[in-house]
Amino acid sequence: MIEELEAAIVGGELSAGERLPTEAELAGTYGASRAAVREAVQVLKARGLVVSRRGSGSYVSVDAGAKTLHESLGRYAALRGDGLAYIELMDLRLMVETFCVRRLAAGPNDEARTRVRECLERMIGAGGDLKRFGEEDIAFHQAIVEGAGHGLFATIFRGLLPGLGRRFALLTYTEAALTAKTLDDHRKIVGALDGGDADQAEINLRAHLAWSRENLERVLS
Amino acid sequence: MIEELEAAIVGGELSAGERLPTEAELAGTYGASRAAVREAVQVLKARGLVVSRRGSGSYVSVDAGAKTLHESLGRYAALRGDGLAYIELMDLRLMVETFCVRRLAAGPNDEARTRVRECLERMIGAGGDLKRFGEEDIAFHQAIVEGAGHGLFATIFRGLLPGLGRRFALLTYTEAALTAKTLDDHRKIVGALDGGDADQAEINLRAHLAWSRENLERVLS
DNA sequence: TTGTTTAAGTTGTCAGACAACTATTTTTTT
DNA sequence: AAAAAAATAGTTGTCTGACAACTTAAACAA
Repeated sequence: MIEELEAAIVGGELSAGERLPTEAELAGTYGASRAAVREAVQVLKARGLVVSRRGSGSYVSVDAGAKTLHESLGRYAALRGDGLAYIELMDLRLMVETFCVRRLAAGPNDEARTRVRECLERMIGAGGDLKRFGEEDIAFHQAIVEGAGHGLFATIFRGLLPGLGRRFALLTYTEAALTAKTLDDHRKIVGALDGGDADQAEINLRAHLAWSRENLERVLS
Repeated sequence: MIEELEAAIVGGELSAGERLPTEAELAGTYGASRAAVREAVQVLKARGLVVSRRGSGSYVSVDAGAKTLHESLGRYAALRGDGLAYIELMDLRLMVETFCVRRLAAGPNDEARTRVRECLERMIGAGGDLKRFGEEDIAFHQAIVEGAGHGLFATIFRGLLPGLGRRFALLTYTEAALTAKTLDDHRKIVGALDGGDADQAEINLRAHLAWSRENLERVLS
């Protein structure tokens, strides 16, 4: 039953936002009890394919699937249990970001580059407020990824954020020297972006994240 | 209830393989009916955190989480609906594989390199059997990824396989010239691997996948 | 000791009922 | 006639009780 319903959704037979048959109807269709139908629908909800509204019905999710993808990425490190998992997530982040910064530097999207620059300015404006500084730091990196216009990588990055950002932002910004270097690194990245130099943008971002990764490894060891 | 149980699992309070309380006990603990408990457990099963055995009980999954990660990757393209999603998955694949081939070439794992070589030999042995050739082609790439010893990337790659491999293997091997080039590309990759030349291995693999990506774009347009 | 049977325990499923809420239709009021 | 209110039917969320299918461990027999 689960597979049939999923196939109908994935195959486009039931399009986004459309209402599913009622639980009673599904029970009749599949010759099962309502309890069994509910458990099946519960699985589809857990997979991010369906949302239910009490009193109204169950509907095909509009952003079907994306939710579970980054939810499972977010769980990945915690489930693995070992610190190595965080390093691996950092590898993925580095790959995604370098790809996106290249595309952003080479592409025609001036608006997105402006958003990145604004994040940098807000970081400077944050001054000694470490919490805000950390948030703007994350926003800076996210602006790069979102600006590249790559749906999958944007989804992956959103899944990485809670696992990496929240977890280590506070650790890495406890010293003033670290914030200074972070700002400097970001300035260099923006410089390369403004110049449209994809190679240099990648080099600068890679160096920044490699340094960030070293901090991470140091903390974990 | 779902969050409490998930927290207990993710937090290590319930370790892998351990048995959960029975549904009746959980119902008592949370003051809910057995039906409600079952729906909650169903969600945990869908998230890959729990497996149930009829007559025995429900247990914390041993490979908790990995399943849902590559399941959601597998669904990604189909849910997006547009052909662009496949291109994006190909981007991810290229990143993962180039990373892994570098690590495999530079690392000490002779055993893994031998497995890759064996895959190449089986491809040669497949001769005109296009189905077997395609399977061995996938096995070749998987051997590279698995050999790199990167848990996250291996998981991601396993999620990519059904979406990309099965979908396009048949299309790209219909002509003899394509199989010849594929074999030649793979030979070059193995050569670089044997020589321990990470740079060259990456270049060769990147060229191979870029060509493969062009075929994909040609098919999709 | 070894194999079989029995018993208790657990998940999977069903049926029926009611509460909480939504959406529509009907009625009442202005 | 228009707007507000109330009644009505429909749907999901939850509870209760029961039974089937299966597992596990204990009791028993050879």
